Amino acid sequence: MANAPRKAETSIDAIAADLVAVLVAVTEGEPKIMTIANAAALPSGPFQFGHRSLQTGLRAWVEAQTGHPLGYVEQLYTFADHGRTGDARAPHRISISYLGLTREDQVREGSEGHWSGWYEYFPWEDHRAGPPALIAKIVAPKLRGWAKSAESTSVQRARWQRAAITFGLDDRAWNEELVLQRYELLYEASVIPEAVRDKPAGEAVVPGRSMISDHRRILATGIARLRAKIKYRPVVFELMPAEFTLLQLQRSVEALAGRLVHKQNFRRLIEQQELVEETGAMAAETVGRPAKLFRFRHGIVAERAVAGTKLPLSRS
Amino acid sequence: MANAPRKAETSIDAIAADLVAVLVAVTEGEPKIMTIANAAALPSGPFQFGHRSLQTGLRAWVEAQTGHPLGYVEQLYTFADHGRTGDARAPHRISISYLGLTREDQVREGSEGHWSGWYEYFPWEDHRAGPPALIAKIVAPKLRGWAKSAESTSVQRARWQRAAITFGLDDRAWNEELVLQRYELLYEASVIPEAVRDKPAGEAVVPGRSMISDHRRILATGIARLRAKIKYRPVVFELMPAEFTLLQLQRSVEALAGRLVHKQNFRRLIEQQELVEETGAMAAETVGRPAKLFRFRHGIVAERAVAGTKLPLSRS
DNA sequence: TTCCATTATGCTCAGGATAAGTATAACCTC
DNA sequence: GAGGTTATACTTATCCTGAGCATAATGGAA
Repeated sequence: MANAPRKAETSIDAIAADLVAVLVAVTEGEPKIMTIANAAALPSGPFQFGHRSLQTGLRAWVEAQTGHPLGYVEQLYTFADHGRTGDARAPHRISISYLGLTREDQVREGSEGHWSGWYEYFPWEDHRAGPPALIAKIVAPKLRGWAKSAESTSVQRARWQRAAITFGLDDRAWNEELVLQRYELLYEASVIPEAVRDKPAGEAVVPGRSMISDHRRILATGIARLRAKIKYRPVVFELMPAEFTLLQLQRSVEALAGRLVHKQNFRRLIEQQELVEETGAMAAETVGRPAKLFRFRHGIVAERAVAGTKLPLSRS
Repeated sequence: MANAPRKAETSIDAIAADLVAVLVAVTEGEPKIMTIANAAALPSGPFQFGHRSLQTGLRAWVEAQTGHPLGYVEQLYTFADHGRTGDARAPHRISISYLGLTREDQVREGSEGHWSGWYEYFPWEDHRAGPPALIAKIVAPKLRGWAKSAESTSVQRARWQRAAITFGLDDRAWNEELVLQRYELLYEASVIPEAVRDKPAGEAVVPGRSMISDHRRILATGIARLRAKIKYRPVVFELMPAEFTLLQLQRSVEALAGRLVHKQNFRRLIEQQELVEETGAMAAETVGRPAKLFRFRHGIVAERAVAGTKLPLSRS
């Protein structure tokens, strides 16, 4: 390949780009994602001439398909779905994915949009009530089988080590951020429908709703990013109503992280960081002692140098 | 906009995609980036039909243009350079950027590639010898002027607050990760050449070499990502030779972070994390007491659950 | 009314991690 | 052997974190 010009003059290598949205909300302690096509796809559409930017294109598609306006948005990842779709000779099509955070509001009637619980797609990711039974009962045995099916013993060991690390087996700690790694592992082990869609062999056995194309993979990317981000950026508040109790805030964090946190320590961290302020009002219609209502201090983000939200999600 | 089909059948919205590489090396305590076109551009080229994936396309371009093979690679960001280039009606062109880490080796003779120190492009980012004089002498006054030029006093205050936070003015702490925010701020304030390239007004005054198109912005993104990542992932070792002393390792980290770290604490952290092991040999040809040579323990990455590298870069 | 379940909130305490400094060792050049 | 330079071992004070105890409000059941 000779020294090529830095920019192709008028590129003959035209491709198509899709914009895909992982739109997240948390309602009553359950994380939801916006889906279309009977909960089998994420909102998405091609990047078109008319779009002034990638984000405006994305917003247009999401609003058209779901009737839901897009609030906070950040880019996730760009990939050419290729080996995945199989047709190696087809013109290139790349997907540019985004993570969006909102509140679950009224979805326009008659629209295709639908909020789905994200743990329907990843039942092994919810550890709020301890490790889900299906990990020990289904996932681990299947991964053990996959490891054993390798030729050499060194590959067998490497496979099982990888499985144990990502799924917290053999007394290893569960790491809630490895969402994508776990999905990729299940894909490679051919124990989810997406993996056997192309290759005819194998049988999908691990429970969990799948999606078209790469969408469940994109969703895994979004969840992983969000679980990592809530630990050092105050993004949870994008998912909260204007006023909330500290327990509601905690439940939202736990819903996203898929694990429980120590209540008193959680409150201490939130309060000492001055991320919230009391509204003066109290929560109504609750069981137990009424809680103070808080609101997010938007000012703090500007005041501090990119305020870090610490959450007690490090160890344990 | 009616409910559109989820995937355009055969998209008429063809676009072109460029692959851009921020290829980093550290030599003798100085961070370098691979450049072409007389150090005014990053290696890049269009994503073509022949490329099997985005990464293979990138590797092909970098090797063709610089003769340097690509090692560790991770995706940075995808954007449509648009408002930036001005031609709002031109067909869409998106850039997909990557961060690559290697060692500075022999660049093939006659190739266009050249290693440039990255602080030539961002002289305000090197705080290893304290805050650079040009911040107080040039950057701060210019940003003050930009803030004052706003209409309302509230905007004036907001502008100056932003400047103070990103550049650590008014006794605020310097945050080395805000590389992109600082660049964006200088761009908005029209005090760098890129900003006045389109708009004829203004005069570029802040020192620092600029690049074609969005390339300096992409470089800022890469530096920011790397500065963030060395704190929690063992990526520094991608930049080190097979054997190194702890001081060399420290100097590399400091070069990337643009700030000094406490020597004894640095060693303690590195050693207690078992990221390195002694080779048994000692460093030759040095001043002072000879240091032990270490090598990176590749095994540790697999052993631990995505081993976190802690570095003493948090406070201070 | 009392007791209990439930949630809110204040406080303590031990262990670990971190920043920063002191002290000593090993090598070189002059 | 004095002085510069780097390596390496300890010490200390502080802060952070995880974990638990205790008490305060509230509503409903006994």
